[in-house]
Amino acid sequence: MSKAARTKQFIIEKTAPIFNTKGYAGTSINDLIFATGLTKGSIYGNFDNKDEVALAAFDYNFMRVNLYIKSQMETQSSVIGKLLVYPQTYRNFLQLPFLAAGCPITNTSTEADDTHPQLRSKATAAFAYWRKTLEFLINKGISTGEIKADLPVQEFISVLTSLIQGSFMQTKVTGNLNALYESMDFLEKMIRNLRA
Amino acid sequence: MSKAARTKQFIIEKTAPIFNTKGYAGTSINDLIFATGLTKGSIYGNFDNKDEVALAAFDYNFMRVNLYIKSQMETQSSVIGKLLVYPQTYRNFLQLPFLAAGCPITNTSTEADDTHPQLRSKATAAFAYWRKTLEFLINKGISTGEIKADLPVQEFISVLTSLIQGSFMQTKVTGNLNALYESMDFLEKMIRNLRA
DNA sequence: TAATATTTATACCAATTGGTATATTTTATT
DNA sequence: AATAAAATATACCAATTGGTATAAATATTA
Repeated sequence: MSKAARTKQFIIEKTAPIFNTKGYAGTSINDLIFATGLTKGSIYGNFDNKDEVALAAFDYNFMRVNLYIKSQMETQSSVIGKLLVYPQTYRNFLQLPFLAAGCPITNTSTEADDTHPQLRSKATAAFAYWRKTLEFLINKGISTGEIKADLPVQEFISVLTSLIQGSFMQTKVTGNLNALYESMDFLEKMIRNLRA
Repeated sequence: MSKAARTKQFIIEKTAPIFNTKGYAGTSINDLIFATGLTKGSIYGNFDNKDEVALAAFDYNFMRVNLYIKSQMETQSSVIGKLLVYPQTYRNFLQLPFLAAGCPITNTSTEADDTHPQLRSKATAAFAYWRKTLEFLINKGISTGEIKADLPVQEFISVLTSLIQGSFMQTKVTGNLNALYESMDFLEKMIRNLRA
């Protein structure tokens, strides 16, 4: 790994939380300078422009959430156990540094309107990946007989996602965790109810 | 109504959709000038600064959603009928000009971080009002025997809200309405299931 | 150690931001 | 029609935005 590659990685890691907190448009070059301790010249020596840093930071943020969920799922053998990782993860989101400022997909998609099409399409792709992962998992559970065969898979995925994203937002508005806990309680009951 | 009061109202009505679309920080004075067709002098003659326009616009946006839901509820006599107004309203949000750009509370709360405390507290208050309305309605249904007495009211409100907010966001990321329809289908079933 | 790659420091750029000032013209109100 | 209120046009302000240029200093790699 060359010096340049290391610095590039360093910039991404240091700025990714800022982008997720302040938004991708709301983060200025000066924020990047402050977060990294580097100079403008060094940042522009490693990235063409601010947008490239933002896009790389989004990828990094999304990857971290994904890796965490994947690793937690590996501790579970049953499909229902793996699905329960979602409510259990988001329930404790404040303890997870890459989620504390909010889900990167959620944050990006609410912000990235038509002013930032590249970022928007990244969020769309990440979201499609999220749904595919769930679909694959549930279908596996159905084929092995663990999960009810008559489950409306797409509706279930939509509801699960709405519960996570919506409750996340509620914690942000109210400043307390009640709605998150209540929504995750409900989601856990739903998941346990999937058993054939 | 004086000329000044009329212009003030005109500015609010014309700029409220812009604030809801581009965000309260992302809307510039030039956007306000363009949206109203007025000049900077006229806007600053009626408002002290941009923040005051933003706050008034939020109030206006929230009021419009509220008035619409209230008027739809008046066409329903049963509590369950009134509750069904929520999914039915959000299902067709694209046809409702004040909702097409997204729910003002959702949009504001995701954006208004610590950089805009006044707007944030407006969103918090609006959200508390939203929950209170639901709580009052459901408790009324319980006391008249229309709704199951053992319903966990707070959890139900959290889930209903998550489903609306979360599915809204999904439509924004994916660009299609599937997740919204599926989540609202589910919510309608939940509401019909409340019957004692 | 020498050649190369990377970072720094400093200065600069044009465009945009929110906001102010003021004289003049246009509207309302009485 | 006269007075007062409101809106316009124009110019200006300091601060911040993203971005560029470059010479000098510092690391890294062969």
